[in-house]
Amino acid sequence: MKNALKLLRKKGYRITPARIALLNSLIQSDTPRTIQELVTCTPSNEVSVYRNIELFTNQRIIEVINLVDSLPRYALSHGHHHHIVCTCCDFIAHIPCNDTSLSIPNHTSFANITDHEVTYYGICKNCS
Amino acid sequence: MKNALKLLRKKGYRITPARIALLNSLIQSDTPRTIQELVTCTPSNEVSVYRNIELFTNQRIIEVINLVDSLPRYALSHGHHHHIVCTCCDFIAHIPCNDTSLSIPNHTSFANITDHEVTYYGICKNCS
DNA sequence: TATCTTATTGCAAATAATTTGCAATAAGAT
DNA sequence: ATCTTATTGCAAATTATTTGCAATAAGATA
Repeated sequence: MKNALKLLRKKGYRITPARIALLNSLIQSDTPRTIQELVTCTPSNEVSVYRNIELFTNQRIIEVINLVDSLPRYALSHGHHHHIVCTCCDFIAHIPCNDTSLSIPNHTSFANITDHEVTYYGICKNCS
Repeated sequence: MKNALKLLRKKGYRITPARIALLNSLIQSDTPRTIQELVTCTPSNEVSVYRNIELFTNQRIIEVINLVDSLPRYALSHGHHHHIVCTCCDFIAHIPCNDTSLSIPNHTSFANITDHEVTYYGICKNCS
C-alpha cells in the first residue's frame, strides 16, 4: 500500500479515498478479482473504480490476468510469475517462474520472443 | 468443415446457412477472431453469430483463446497446442506443445494438475 | 492556517456488447 | 408432400463500459 501511494504521488496523482478504497479491496483479496467484483466490494462510485483500475494498470500497480473464462481479473503486481487455477472454485495461486524449464519456440514467422505466460489448471486441495 | 457438420448432425443439430457461414468465416481466418470480427464478416444475423459461437464452443468445434488484451478470440479447434502472439500486429500463430519442457509445479494448495497453457509474446517477422 | 489551482469524483446520460422473447421460417425426418 | 420443431431474425431488454460536466477536495503555496 505505502509503495503504491508513494508511486502515485511521485507521478503527480492525488491520494483520494476512492483510490485508497480500491487498494484496500485489492489487498484484502486472496485471489485476482474481476471488475464487477471490485465494483461491488469497493465503497466508492462505480465509475471511479473503472477509472482507477485503468490508472493502476497503467502505473503497473496492478496486473491484469486473463484466464479461460475470459473475464479479465486484477491483482496487485508481484513481478513476473505464473498462475495455477482451480477449475472447480476459480481460486488462483501464484507460482514462481522457472524460465529454464521453458523451451523458447523457434517459430518461422517470429523474429524474437519478449515475454511469456504459463497457466496451469487443476483442482485445489479444498475442492478435492 | 465436413467433420464439424458431421458432428453437429450426429448430435441432432441442424445444418443451416448461418452455421455454414460462421464455419466459413472461421476457416478463412488465418488468426483467431473476436466475436465482433466474426459478427462483421459473417453474412447472418448478429444474434445467430452469438448463438452459434456458443454452440460451436460447447461442441468443441471451436476453441476460445484469451490473451493479454482480454478480448476472447475464437478459432477452429486443433487439439492441444500453444500460442505465440505478435505484440505489434496481434497476429497469433500456433506452436506445438512440448510437455517435457514444462516443469509441473508442486504447489502446496493444489492436489493435481489437469491442463496447462503457454503463451509467448514477441515481434513477428512482418513487423520487425 | 487560509487560499488557490486543478485533478478527481459522482451523477446522469450515451454508447457498446450481450441476452432474451417470440413469431416466422425452414431443416430434415416420415 | 407433409409435419414437427430447431433455428433464425427482429425488436426490445439487460448489462457493461465510457463520456461530459459541474461540484468537490487534494495538496501546493503563501
